[in-house]
Order: sequence, then structure tokens, then C-alpha cells
Amino acid sequence: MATIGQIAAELGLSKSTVSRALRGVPGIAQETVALVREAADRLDYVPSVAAAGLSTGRNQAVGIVVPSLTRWFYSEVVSGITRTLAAHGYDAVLFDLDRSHVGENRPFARSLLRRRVDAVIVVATVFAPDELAELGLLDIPMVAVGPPTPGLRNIGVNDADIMGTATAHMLDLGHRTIGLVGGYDAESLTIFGASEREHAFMRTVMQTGAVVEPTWMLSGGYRSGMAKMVVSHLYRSSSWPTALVCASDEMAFGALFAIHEAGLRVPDDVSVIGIDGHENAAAYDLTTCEQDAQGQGALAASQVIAELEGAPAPDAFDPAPFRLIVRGSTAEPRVR
Amino acid sequence: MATIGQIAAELGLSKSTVSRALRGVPGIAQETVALVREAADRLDYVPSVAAAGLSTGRNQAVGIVVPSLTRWFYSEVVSGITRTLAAHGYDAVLFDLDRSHVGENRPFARSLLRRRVDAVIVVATVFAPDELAELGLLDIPMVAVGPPTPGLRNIGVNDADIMGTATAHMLDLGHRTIGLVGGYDAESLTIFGASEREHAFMRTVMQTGAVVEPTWMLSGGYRSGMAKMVVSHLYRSSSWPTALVCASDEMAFGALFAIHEAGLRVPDDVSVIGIDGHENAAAYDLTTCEQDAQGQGALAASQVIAELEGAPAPDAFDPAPFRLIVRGSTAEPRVR
DNA sequence: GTGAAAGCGCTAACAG
DNA sequence: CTGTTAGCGCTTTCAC
Repeated sequence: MATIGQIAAELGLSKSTVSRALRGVPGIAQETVALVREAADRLDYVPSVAAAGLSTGRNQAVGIVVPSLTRWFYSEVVSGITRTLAAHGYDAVLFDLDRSHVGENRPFARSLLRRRVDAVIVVATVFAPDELAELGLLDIPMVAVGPPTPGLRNIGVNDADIMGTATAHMLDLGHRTIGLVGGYDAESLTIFGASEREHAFMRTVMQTGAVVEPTWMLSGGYRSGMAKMVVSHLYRSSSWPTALVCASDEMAFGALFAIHEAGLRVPDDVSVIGIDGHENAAAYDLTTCEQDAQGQGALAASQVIAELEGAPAPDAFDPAPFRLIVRGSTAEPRVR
Repeated sequence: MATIGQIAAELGLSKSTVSRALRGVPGIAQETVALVREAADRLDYVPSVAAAGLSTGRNQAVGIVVPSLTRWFYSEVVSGITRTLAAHGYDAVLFDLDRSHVGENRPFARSLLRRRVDAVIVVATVFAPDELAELGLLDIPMVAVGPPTPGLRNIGVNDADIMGTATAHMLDLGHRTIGLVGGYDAESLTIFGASEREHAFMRTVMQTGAVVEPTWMLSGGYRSGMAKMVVSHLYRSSSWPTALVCASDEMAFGALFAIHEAGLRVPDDVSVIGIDGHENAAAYDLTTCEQDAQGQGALAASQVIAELEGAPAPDAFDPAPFRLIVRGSTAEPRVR
């Protein structure tokens, strides 16, 4: 593997000149630059981040902490992050906390602390106080994507607003018996966002004078399969709501399935709305509140990169946008 | 940030002694080791991978190349990899090729080449010849997970076998009109595995003397939504198969949905089988050929780590195991 | 059992 | 516009 020194020797130049030429630092003759570049290509030169990092203190890498990759939303966010990082020449170091539990002294900290990354992006992860303290020690740009995360600035939709919009859509259509498929994601443990959503649901429903039926508040664990089970159970009972608000599209898919399986029709018998804007929502004709997961990841990445380059670090970010996409899964309640 | 030198100064020892004590190199007095460890903790010492890497040539990191994270199977594999890496003290550098196309000179190579990783694991990705050449230059352990990948050793199920087993299950039940939901994943472009599966399907069906109806060979793009669409279309036509073999569970979910939506029943009217062992398969009562995605990722990680530590590098790996899990989505065809 | 010294590949003043 | 000289923080002979 060629080094900067070999190129220098080959060309009778000094290492510094070669280094500058390679990095495009101004103040080097055009022809010298060309010469160096040519030699570098010819010798298959590849820079060593380790060496560069040692002298500059920069690793050209950012850490991504994620509780699980199997939830569609998270993987979208991660895609958005990695793409943006790549575009700016940064590498992504992935810390998948999958199945670990808060406080179990998850291993990322030690590793993160190895001074491998210049910044950290945390996706929908809740930390124990000591973990947070350890992260704080890093003293590098750090932002969260997803629901509010204690101790971190976050980029994400306003959970109350998005749920309020979804619920209001059902109320506007005239539904007065509305169920919720919520609960929280056992892996991500982002209980804050989840309970924000549940409260917003109740608040919105109650504002119209409608009643929130406790047995219609289902816990779908943010997974399609679990949502299917609980919804199946509900629609096998004698009294069920004409509308179902789901805190995620994946759960909505499970709900749709369960409703069909129960021999009922969407939206004739039951209306269903989701939240997220999942790639399959259109195919399932699912009304949803769409947010841009990739965009949020991309924004987080741009932000930490900017801060790395000296941009100011705001204390908070504007809530991410979302919009209601009305499709065929919601309609006015049929007069029964 | 404390360095090895500061600890040495603090204790009146030399840097080499501290280094050895910290790494547990034999030949250091017990008490010295204890002293050093204590001081390191007290000073919040964190080793610098860059510095260590510079002198040893090792980064304690492995690269993961993946075409997309939004397909469930891939994210499971990645989880398996990262968990294993973490357990062995390695970091994961993620290269998400999402949406890029073969030959578009995807950016991973340059980055990977920055000597940042000690090994590479490629998940279901097909490379252009020049990309492969560039990867070859790296000269580090490299294995693929998923379908066979030209130019790389791979860990994965035998596509023909798993599809053969799924198809045979339908034939064994007595089905003679069988459709396939296959196609290939536009993002991963692992056409090899996909076409292996299609061929195995045809071969198996034809062995019983049954006919493969061209219009029953559907292309679901390995996505639930797309599968739902094509299956819907098929079951709206006048002639449809009593059994549907899906090349992935995600597509099977779409198929199940479409069948219900068409007013037909599973398994009374149509039997459906998937491949993968998706986390939601049980909830949807889906018969499937289950493989251990996480396990395959974990195995790949263990393997490259072993090779990094001097273990021999086999030319090929045994095919990964899978097993048929019969659930309620398949049954004997009803006599019509 | 411990220390001194050299060096990994690069960047960054400081000169010229 | 280019070269010299120090390091960055760690590992690794080679001595003692």
C-alpha cells in the first residue's frame, strides 16, 4: 500500500507538498497537483484515516445508535443518515442496541468512546442516566431523531400533533366510536413519544364529547403481527368501533388484515388510519399521516456535519413536517 | 482526554508498561496492572483506535455493505452481524447502497479503501466487475451473506432447496394448480438467488406432471405492497391457482391480504406458503420455510473475525439450514 | 518485570 | 510555491 511518502519520493517532492496537493489545499502549482494526483492513482494510493485522524483529531465518521433495524421507520431514518454522510465523505459507524435493555450497561459507550466518531446521531433510543452521562463526556455534536429523548435535542414530528390530526380526520368524517392501536415499541422503549400519542388521541376524541372506550385502547407494540392479534380479538367481540386510529402504518396493516379476516369491510364497516407514510401504504390504500423518515435522518446528518464545521448548535429543532394523505381506508361511518 | 502517557507520568511508569498492563500482555506484575487499571478508570482514559491502528495496522472494525435496510431479511442479517461484532470488540461501519445501481460507481469502494475496516461482509449485493476488482485490491477477509454473489464466498440457504421444499409441500398436500410470487428485489439486484428460486419452482412442479401456468408466475418485487397488487389482479381473473408459493414472507403477507380482500379464504380456497421465517409469520398463521437470518449474519461475523485471527479461509461454506414450519395457511385443496 | 527509543502515515506550523 | 520539523497516541523491538 502506497503512502504519501512513497509518492513524494517517486516525484522528488516533500511529503507536505504531496499532502497538500492531494487534499486540494490552495497554494500549490497546478502542474504539481496534476503530477501528484497521477502518481497517487498509478500507485493505488489510499489515504489512511487513522493517520490523518491522529494528527487532526478528526475521524470523518459519525456514530449511529439505533434500538433495532427491523422497524421500518428506523431503517428509513438510518438510510437517510448514511446517504447524507456518504455524500459528505463521512463514514457511518452503526451501534445496533437490538434487544438490549436500558440500564443493562449497553456496550456502545465504551466503543463510542474510543474516539472513533466525530458526532453521534441517536435514533429513537432512551438512555439510562449513567449512559447519558457517559455520552455527555464525549463532548461531540449529538442529535436524536424520532420522539423527544431526554437529554438530547431531537428532530422529529410533534407526536401530539400528528396523532391529533389522524384522530381529527376520523372525527371530521363523523365517527364517534373510535379505537386506538398504540402501545409502545418494546425494543426502542421510546415511551415518551408513544404516550404523547395516546394522550393526544384521548384529548382529541374527548373534545368532541365522544367517549373513549377503555377496551378500545389496544396495545399493538408497534408491530404488524401484534396489532393483527389485538384487533382480531376486538372485532370478534360484540361491540367494536367504526374507526381505528393506529400509531404506525405497520400496525395499521395488521389491523386491516384482522378486519378483513373478521369478515368486515374497509371502509364500509371500519375506517382505518395509520401514521408514518410506509412504502406499502399506497398499495394497501391506507390513509395515513405521512412523515419523511429519510428526510429526518438526512437533516440530522447535515446538522451534525454543519456543527462539526463550526455551525452553531441550536438548543432545539423545529418539529418535522407531516401531512394527511387520504386514501380509501377511511370514509364516513355507514349508518347502522 | 487522558492518554497512555499521562497515566504513565501519574504513576511514574513508562508508556510501554502502561500499554502492556492495559492490554493484559503477560509479563507485568499483578500489582502494577491493578495500579494502571485504577489510574485509567480514574482519569477516564479511553484508548484511541486511530493511534493503535496506526501502529498495528488493525482498525477493530468491519465493513457491512448492504443494498437496503428496509427489507426485513437484510436488517435481521445486519443485526446478527453487529451483535457478534460488538461481542468481540469490533465496530461496524455501515455502507448502505440504497437505491444506487450496479456500475454507477457506488461510493463505498473509495471509502472502504481508506483502510478503515479489517474485513468486509457483503449482504445480498451484486457488484459490477470493476467494483469487485476494487474490492479485491483490499486483500482483507470478505464474505457474502445471502444468495450466491459472484466473486465472493457466501453464507446462505440453498435457494433451489428452500424453494423446492416450499413447492413440494404444496404438491404433497395435493395441489396441482400452483402459482409463484417471485420476481426480484430491484434494490438488491440479487437476481441470481431469485432466478434460482424460480427455476426450482418450475422444476419441482413439473416433476409431478403438473403444468406451470405462465400467467401464474407473478413478480412481487420482494415487497409486500407489490405482491398484494399482483395477487389481487390474479384473483380477480377467472382462473386462479389453489396454491401460492411466495419467495419471501413479506410477499406472502401481501398475498394473504389480497386473497382475503378478494373474498376468498385461506386455506379453504387458497393455500399460501412463504420463505424466510419473518417475525410476523406466526401472527399471520403463515406456513413458511424458516431460515435464521440473524444467525447467518452472526456466522459471517464470527468467520471474518476468526480469519482476522489467523483461522483458515475456506473456499466455500455449507449452505445455511432451514426448516418447513407448517401453519394454518396451507391445507389440502378443497374438492371443487 | 520494566524502560527507552523508534516508528506507524499523516498534518501543521514555521521557514524559506 | 515548496521543504523541514515536530508531533498525534499507541505498539514494539531491544535493552536492562
